[in-house]
Amino acid sequence: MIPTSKELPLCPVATTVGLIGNKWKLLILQGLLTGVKRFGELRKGIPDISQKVLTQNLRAMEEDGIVIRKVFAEVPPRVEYQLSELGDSLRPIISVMEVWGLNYQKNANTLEHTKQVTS
Amino acid sequence: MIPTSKELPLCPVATTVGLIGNKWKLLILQGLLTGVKRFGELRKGIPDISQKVLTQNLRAMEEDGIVIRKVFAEVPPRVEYQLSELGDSLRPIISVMEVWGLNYQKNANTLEHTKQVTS
DNA sequence: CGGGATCCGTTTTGATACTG
DNA sequence: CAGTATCAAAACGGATCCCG
Repeated sequence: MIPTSKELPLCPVATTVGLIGNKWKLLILQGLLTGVKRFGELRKGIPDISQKVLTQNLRAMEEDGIVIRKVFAEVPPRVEYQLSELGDSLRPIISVMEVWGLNYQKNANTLEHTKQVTS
Repeated sequence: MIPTSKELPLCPVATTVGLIGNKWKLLILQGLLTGVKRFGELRKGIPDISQKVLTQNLRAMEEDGIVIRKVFAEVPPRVEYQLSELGDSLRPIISVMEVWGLNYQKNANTLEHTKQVTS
C-alpha cells in the first residue's frame, strides 16, 4: 500500500517526506500543477507509470488532502483530478527540483559518473 | 536494489526525482546537511532506518556523486560520510521541504484529515 | 566495538490481464 | 476510460557472521 500520512513526525522534513517523499507522488504532483487532468491524460504525461500505481498514489494523495477527485456519472467514465489548495502549496518544492534538474542536466556532460540517455 | 541514476530523463523534475526521489535519500541528505557524520551518528538521526537500508542508499548516493565516503583503517572502524559539492547543491530542496513541513504542522490542528501523533 | 555483508521471511511495489 | 484482480519482483527489517 501507498502510505497516506496519518502521523506527524516531529521533524518538518520528515513530515513533508511522509506526504510526498516518493518518486511517483512527486511526478503526479508535477503533472497536476498545470491544472485539472483526466486520469488518462495524467497517465500519458508520466512515462512508465502503470494505471494501478497511478490509482494507488492518487488515492493516497486524496486521503492526505493534496488531491481532489471528481467522478462523473457518464459513459465512457470520466474522472478528473486536481490539486487542492494544500496540494498547490507544494508547488515551490517541484519548482526547486526543476531548477536543480535543469542545472544538473546542463552540467551533466562535464561529469564523468553520468551517462547520457535520450528516452 | 536502490537505483543509482544512470539515465538522464528529459524532464528536469524527473532527473531530480531519479536521484533523490525516495524517502530515505531525502532524510539522509538532510542528515548530512549539517556536515561530516559517522555512520552510526547518521543512523541515530534517522528514526527507523535499518543499517542495511542506510548502507544501500549511501552507496547509491556515492555512485551518483552526491555523497563522499571516507574509510579509516582504525579500530574500532570509522567511516565518515559527507556531501559532495553536488550533494550540497541540493540543500535548497530540503530547505523548501522544511519550510513547507513547518507550515503544515502549524496548521495541522485546523485540518480534519490529519491525526496528531507524538513519536 | 563499529561498519558492513549475507541469508531469510515479510511487506511493498509493480506489470499484466481483465471487468463495468 | 477508469479501475480492480492476479501474480511476479523488489525493497525492507532482523538476525547473524565477519573483519579489522
